[in-house]
Amino acid sequence: MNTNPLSQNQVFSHLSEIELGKMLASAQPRHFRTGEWIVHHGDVWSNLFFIQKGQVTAIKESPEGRSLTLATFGKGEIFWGLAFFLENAPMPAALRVTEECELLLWSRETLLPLIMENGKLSWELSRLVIQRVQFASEIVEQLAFQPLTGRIARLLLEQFPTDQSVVHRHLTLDEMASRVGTTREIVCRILYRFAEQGAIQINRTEFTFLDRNLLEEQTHRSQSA
Amino acid sequence: MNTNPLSQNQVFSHLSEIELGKMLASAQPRHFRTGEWIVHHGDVWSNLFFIQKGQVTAIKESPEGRSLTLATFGKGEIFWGLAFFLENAPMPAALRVTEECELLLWSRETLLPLIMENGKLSWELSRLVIQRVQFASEIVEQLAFQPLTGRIARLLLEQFPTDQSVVHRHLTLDEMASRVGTTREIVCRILYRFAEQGAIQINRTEFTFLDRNLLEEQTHRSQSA
DNA sequence: GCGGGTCTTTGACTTAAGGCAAATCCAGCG
DNA sequence: CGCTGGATTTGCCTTAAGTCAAAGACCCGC
Repeated sequence: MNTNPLSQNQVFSHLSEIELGKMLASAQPRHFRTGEWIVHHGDVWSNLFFIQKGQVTAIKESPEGRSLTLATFGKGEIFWGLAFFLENAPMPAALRVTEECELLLWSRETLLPLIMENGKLSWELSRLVIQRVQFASEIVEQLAFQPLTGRIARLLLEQFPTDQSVVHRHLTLDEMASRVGTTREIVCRILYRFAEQGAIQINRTEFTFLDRNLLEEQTHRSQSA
Repeated sequence: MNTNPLSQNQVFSHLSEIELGKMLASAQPRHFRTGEWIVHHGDVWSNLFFIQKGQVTAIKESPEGRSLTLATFGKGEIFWGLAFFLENAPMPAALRVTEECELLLWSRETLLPLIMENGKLSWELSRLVIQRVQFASEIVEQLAFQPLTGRIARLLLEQFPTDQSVVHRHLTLDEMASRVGTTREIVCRILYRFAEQGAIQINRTEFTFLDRNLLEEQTHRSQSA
């Protein structure tokens, strides 16, 4: 009973039990069902939250209805609206609940005083933000330099980090497409191209990984090569 | 003589004259010539710097030699190596001096204590980082959703925010290409397509803007439209 | 005024990616 | 069982983007 759930995140890891208790007490618990939107693209939203349970996905959407899945956050992770830091800054992406969630949420007004008087806390927050920058940077790199083939190969390797070679396709083509920024048809075709090359076998519901190295190679190949 | 140059940046704006003086005293002045690299892509670099004079450009490079210009920073702005925040984090982009520079530079070891004991300073730094995130987010959005035509139209509007319609082409095709993530040939063709549409006139050294609205339109058009 | 180097422009061609529509498959359900 | 709705797969076609090579145009220094 003396382990505060917040302590599992690096940002809070240096706070004392007492401070953690205060943090916890000042948080608003929030519940969301799968599929709900926590906040939409473009909204000004100045909260910061901690995920106690469940999963949240950050999605960018174009006015024309294409979407790009940027990241998913799970238990123990922290996220925020940009307006938490920068008044009037709109959300660069929407947040959608992809697994029923329990959140702990703080408004800017509640949390700011605590941060202000605690250089360490503030610093850890900076570090977390920088990690997200690092992540964003990879996305830029891939969009700019890697052809779709490489991005999809990478997605396969990441999403199915498996020992057994036969795995259930837990992502639909649309979901995969959104993660690499294209359409379901293209994903489907590229998957079958991998199959022709002998990297995987495909059926409607399963993948069989035959040669992960072939996929690795694809991720190193770049645009003009 | 009582205006410290550092005070022009938001991050330092709340420090007292005395604190500013300390900051200034602990900084290493550095000089760079145009074309020099401050740091290369992938290096672990844990400094933070303030630009007193000149211009620095952040460039991402693919192993195959393509490059993407992300941002340029000028007088009064601050930038850093990721390792300033996160030990061992490599530079996500290279920094190249595009205009002879005078920098004030702090190592992580020098600056960290000052930040740690000053929640406000740390907080302002977070805010700055978040601004950069916002910027990065736009880049992602454009790469993911906007066709080249739109990105180039936007570049024209931003780079030549002019009253007079005739302007000198101060960017080479290669430079423009790097900013939108393509090749010089493609940029050239798209420029001439704009010319055909009557948005601009082109000659080897100048652009004449005839109809900026036509360019605006391009920036709203998106991938699948 | 000439020659080399850099930058721009253009043509011909290739490849990647996307759009649309139809066919197919499968799970769940009455 | 057969139907329905969502997901997958495939064919056919269009467009965007990129590559390679060559031809001009311009600047600079000698």
